[in-house]
Amino acid sequence: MGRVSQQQIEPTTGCIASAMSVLGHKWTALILRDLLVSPKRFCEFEKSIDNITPRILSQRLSDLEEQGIIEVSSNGPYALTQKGQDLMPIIKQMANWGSKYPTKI
Amino acid sequence: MGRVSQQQIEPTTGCIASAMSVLGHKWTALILRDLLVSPKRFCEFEKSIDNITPRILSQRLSDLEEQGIIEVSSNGPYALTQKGQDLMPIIKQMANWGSKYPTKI
DNA sequence: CAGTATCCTTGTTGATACTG
DNA sequence: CAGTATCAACAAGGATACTG
Repeated sequence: MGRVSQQQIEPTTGCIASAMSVLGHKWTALILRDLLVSPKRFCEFEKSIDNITPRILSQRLSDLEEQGIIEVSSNGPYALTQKGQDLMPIIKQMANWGSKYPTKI
Repeated sequence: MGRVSQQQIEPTTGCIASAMSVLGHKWTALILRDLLVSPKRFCEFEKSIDNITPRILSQRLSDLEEQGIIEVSSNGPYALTQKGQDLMPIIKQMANWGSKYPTKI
């Protein structure tokens, strides 16, 4: 049932859901954007991401670590794993689309 | 301040936020996936997207129409606009990543 | 510096029933 | 078929204060 092309886009419903479970939080894309440049410490995120509260930042960082997107040395900075780096094409496409169709506020 | 490459990825913070304001809802990616195949009617979504309630479906459809992602003829089916079709690369990248790193449930 | 603890507000979703 | 109305439940986010 259903067209084949649909299967090609989303073989199992979970694929997109999987990406969304990582990217579907308010500040995650911004955190990842920072990490694509270089590893960062807690206070560096606080400086570069305006208006994020320590509670939320901590929450996002924990989630991302649990999901294997980032890793942190004993008390070192946070860095992307390979899995995290592989998110880059998505982020770039989103930035692409977003700059073509900015939300007018 | 900051590295140049960061600017290249996300020139203005709003770019990614813009994409997320469209894709950041639970069922949106699935609705769009269906529309990438061909225009669909309300009941067709209800059949192909398991467990979505009419209220949520209606809400998503309205949002997407307001955002100019989809359009609907007088009482015809819903179809993607150009703006909506331009989301395809994002969806494909998400599906890509998601199939490489499926969420184990 | 690097977070954690509380508490509160809101957005989003879900269930169910109903209408033109 | 194509939705809307109502209400309840929950998750996410925000504000603020505090600690090792």
